[in-house]
Amino acid sequence: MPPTLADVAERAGVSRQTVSNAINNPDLLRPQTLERVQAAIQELGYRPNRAARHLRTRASHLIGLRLPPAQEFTANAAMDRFVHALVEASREAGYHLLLFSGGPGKPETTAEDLVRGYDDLLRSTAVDAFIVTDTYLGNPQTRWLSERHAPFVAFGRPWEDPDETHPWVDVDGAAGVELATQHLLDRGHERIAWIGWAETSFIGQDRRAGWERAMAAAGRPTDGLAVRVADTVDAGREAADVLLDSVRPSAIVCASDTQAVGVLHSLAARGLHPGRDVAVVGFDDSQVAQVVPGGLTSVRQPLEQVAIELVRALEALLAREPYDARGVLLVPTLAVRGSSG
Amino acid sequence: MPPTLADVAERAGVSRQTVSNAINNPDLLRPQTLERVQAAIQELGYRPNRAARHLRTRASHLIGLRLPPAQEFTANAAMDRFVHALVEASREAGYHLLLFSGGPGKPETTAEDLVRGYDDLLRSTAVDAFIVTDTYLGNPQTRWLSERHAPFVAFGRPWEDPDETHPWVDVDGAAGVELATQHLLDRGHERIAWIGWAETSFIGQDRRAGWERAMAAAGRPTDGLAVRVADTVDAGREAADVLLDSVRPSAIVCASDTQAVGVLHSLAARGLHPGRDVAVVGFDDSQVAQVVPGGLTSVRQPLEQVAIELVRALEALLAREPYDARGVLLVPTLAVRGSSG
DNA sequence: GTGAAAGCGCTAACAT
DNA sequence: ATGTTAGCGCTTTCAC
Repeated sequence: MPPTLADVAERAGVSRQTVSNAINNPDLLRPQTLERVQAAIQELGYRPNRAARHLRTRASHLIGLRLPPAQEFTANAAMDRFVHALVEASREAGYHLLLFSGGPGKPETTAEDLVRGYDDLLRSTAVDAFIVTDTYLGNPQTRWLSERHAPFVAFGRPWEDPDETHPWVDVDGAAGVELATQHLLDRGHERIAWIGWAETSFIGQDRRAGWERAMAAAGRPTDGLAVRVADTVDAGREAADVLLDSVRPSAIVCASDTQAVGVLHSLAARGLHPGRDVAVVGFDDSQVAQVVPGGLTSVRQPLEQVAIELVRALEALLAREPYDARGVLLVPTLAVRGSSG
Repeated sequence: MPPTLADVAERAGVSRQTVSNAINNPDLLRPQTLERVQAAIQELGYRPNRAARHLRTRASHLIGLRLPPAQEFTANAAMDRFVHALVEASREAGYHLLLFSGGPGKPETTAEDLVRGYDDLLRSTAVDAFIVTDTYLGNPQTRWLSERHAPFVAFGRPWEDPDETHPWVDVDGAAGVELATQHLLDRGHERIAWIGWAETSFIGQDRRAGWERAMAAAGRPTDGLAVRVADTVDAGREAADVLLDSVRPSAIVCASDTQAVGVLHSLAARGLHPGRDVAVVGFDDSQVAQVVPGGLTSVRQPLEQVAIELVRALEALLAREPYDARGVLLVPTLAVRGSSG
């Protein structure tokens, strides 16, 4: 049974309140007393009981994070790195991460299932705030949380609803793809194709805009060079097949590593060599991009920085500090590997 | 501000304790009263305050999990799938996962750093128990927790110390590799090489034993066919180079997908075709194995089942139920892809 | 079957 | 600068 405030107080020869002050308002104590109390804390290995502190202060020092199901048969592995970065950033701010999942195990059925995890934690005052990760099209999480005045910050811009007033942190996908496209232009490529997602995807449109921007700046036409397909390996492969059989690009930029891997499949089937015959660039710097034979050049999101900014925003939010920067946009980098030369 | 027991009691026209009973001991109430209370709970959207309940019952319904740093430039991605499986399994048992990290950010320096996260959570009674994931050589976590009588279950056998009495769940790596080797034997391979880890790794030795077992059962010699190297892509590539230049195996089984990808590198550099010229099998069924062009045959750990068993053991432990099965050993499966024919 | 009283460990407000 | 009092929301005796 861990020691309590009373145990420390007795040992130090002071009252419980003085021990509490020694922890939360050390400047209130006379140095001599403070030292004595700290010695007692040290000797007993005392740590404040979190439940009691939580009950009293109404702060759990817990941040809720919904963990979306791990996607297999894709190269979308950003979550792993992100969660770890978040654990680190939270720890430095004195917070822990509380994980929960969406609906009843299987695929996210209704919007209610998706929101149930948030609702439970909110009503039971289990967490101080949430970090929301999927802000893409049709996701009701942010609006639902806003309506309920639940404290949260989002990884991802409020694409659908620019009037949303919650703090957010995002990565500038357009800038990342522009970087990738410029990299290919610099290497002498002229016909650079784009494989992206459906038009309804804001993130997909954003990333595509980077390609368009770089191509326009270089005075290169883009007609027939863009395809919109699903975010799967097979879709990427099929899209590459179509492009290679028609417009014959010398380089292909993709909205994701998953699609880029599909392109690698297509090249392999044709006996073409990535980087030598056709350059390929992906997005997310997944483990797959890092270790696939030859290496896949990819846009890397600064997830560690994203985590730090998210926690910073959260601290400001919970402290009700004026947080002027409503949104923070971070710039990705490019990890250059064999697939681009 | 969420409603409290008192609010529900007032609305239902009963006392607070009756509401508490309605939640925790429904059979104590007369059906009519119970119904009225439940209606009030429903109408108010009442959820017990977790901090208060925790303080009173000394049960946080939180499970602590240390998240080891995500390894980049490897194919070791089992953690992602495992954490998600654990969140699901915990949820069904009424628990949430609390994430923490090891030392002060950077590489795990001392053993004390590693243990500090556990210590903090334990002393502050933040979690009811831990799930420990790295039980490999030289890891002090389990012994430290045992000494402190901290409730925990381990994913991984107590290799070093078979006298350890904590519950554990593990995957039979030897059986998995045996499965893989048998699969290759069935396809007509005779010279099947092994690329594994250092002799000091219990897990590595276990997996290797599966290869030895299958080879012995088939009456195949193994001389010169085994290599011990680090768990990196480069080490796997170099080991494959050595093997292909010497004993010329027709198939290579690896202790990890990371090493197996290294083998793929070696084959690619030699213009050899995985599966046609040389068969390759990895371990972990990582995203890399799943999407790499051609596909990498790999041993797949039943992580969802592992998570379920871990939580089951934890429940028994916390309920002080007699949990006779000290350890549970689960059998992996083989995901067959192009690299093995 | 239901209600009254006590207390988990802590901190905020006040008194000294 | 330190001690006293009260109460956060819940469950656990123990009366009735």
